Amino acid sequence: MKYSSQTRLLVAVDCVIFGFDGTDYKLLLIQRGFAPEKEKWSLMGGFIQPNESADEAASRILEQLTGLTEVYMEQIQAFSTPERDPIERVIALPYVALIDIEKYKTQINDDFHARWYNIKSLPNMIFDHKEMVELALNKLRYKAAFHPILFELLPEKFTLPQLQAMYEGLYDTKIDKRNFTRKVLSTNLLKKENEKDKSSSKKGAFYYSLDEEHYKENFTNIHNFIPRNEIPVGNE
Amino acid sequence: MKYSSQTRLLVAVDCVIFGFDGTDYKLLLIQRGFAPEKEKWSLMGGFIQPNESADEAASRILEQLTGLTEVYMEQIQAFSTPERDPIERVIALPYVALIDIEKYKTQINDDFHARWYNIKSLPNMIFDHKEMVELALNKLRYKAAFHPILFELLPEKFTLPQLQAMYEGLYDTKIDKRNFTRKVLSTNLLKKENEKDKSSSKKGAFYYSLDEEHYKENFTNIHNFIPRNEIPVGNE
DNA sequence: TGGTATAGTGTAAAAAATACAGTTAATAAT
DNA sequence: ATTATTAACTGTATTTTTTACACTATACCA
Repeated sequence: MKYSSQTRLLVAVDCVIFGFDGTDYKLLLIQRGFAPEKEKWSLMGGFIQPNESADEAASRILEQLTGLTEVYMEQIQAFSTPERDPIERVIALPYVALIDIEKYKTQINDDFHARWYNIKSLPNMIFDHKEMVELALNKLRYKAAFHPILFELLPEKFTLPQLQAMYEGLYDTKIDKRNFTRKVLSTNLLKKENEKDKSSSKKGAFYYSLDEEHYKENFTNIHNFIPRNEIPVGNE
Repeated sequence: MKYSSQTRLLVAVDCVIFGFDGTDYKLLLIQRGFAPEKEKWSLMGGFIQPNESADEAASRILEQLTGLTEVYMEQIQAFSTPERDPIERVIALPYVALIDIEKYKTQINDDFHARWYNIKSLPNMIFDHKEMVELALNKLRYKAAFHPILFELLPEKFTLPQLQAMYEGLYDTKIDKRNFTRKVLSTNLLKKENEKDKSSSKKGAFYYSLDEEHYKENFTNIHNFIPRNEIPVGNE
């Protein structure tokens, strides 16, 4: 028994993969290996296979490219206009992923000719991939203002100046150090380590790490990481 | 030229249609007319047709059932586990819709044996429709705390007590009248009318209406309609 | 005319957010 | 050894926002 009279469609997931290099946000793009728009830049994507869910497909595709698993990913809105892919109709389910750019370096898969692009100077991209990136960025900016998702981009140990730079990078703004520190520490998500990171100053900055227990419990809580007037007008 | 080797899948939209009757939130369900689970309760849904986007499909399906167009609708997360529909694999794109329950009454399509169910006592539903409803409710609770979406459920003219009842219903809580009024009016989204609604008290309550200009401009702004501790831990 | 039921209104206290600048620590240079 | 340098670190006063809380006003009805 089947829904026999109905039209079936291709369904793909596309991964909007962001990384942060300490100063700037980067987007991981690949060079499309086949026509149309061969060699133009594209999000890493792939069709959903018969035996997998969209989430599984997204993880699979992310792993193919980066070698990484257990990465923060979130589905964003489906793209479904009939003409979006000129070859054949494809419904796209985009996912945002945040990865620690350092971890990626060790596992890169060169088959795809991937490259990090600064989000401030993205190349032309195929189809509606640019829109997907905009949507993903918007969602990220909105969500990161209230939830500690950016912490996913950090290595195990990180400093408060690093964390602040991540927020400043995402919103392209300067944040007062004292106020930022106070807000972040008041969430109780962080544990102070005894060690210092000396790589960026003579004095050195203390390392912090996620207090895993509090982090998971309080992940969905509403925090306030950045000043109100920096939050983009968002709809998510 | 086609992506010939790939599997194509059915893609459906399902509409999670909420209404508010002045006291309670209701969900519009239909009795499924075909097997499996014939006559069990179901969200109104339908397959995406070759010539339409998911948004268009959702509008079409909503109109089929309710006769209503230009309704607030928003896509929520795709449901895609391979086994969710026992007949054949279907990717579902659920949409939340908010409709003015009074408007619906005049346009109801009886073909579908639709019924409003109080969200506090929902019947068993087919497949994963219950999960969709939970997700939709959660998203609604989260979003309505910051954005004036519930205003979509109101008739053209409404009173502050009515508006407050809508918020109290959604969060199942009591809100202080003075604080609520102050917050709502400070958004500048409302215009006070000279007329009163006498239907619910002897004194009568003044009507308000949306200040359309401010409403559209400020829709995406972040407001604060309900007390912090009533906002459900949400992730959207 | 008094009773009744809901609408409407203000203020003080607490909490949160903001604006703002000098001190500290470690290293490097002299 | 002293000094210079650079980024990390820290506190307070002010403003704004949020909360808690209770009495008066209005219109109808008996």
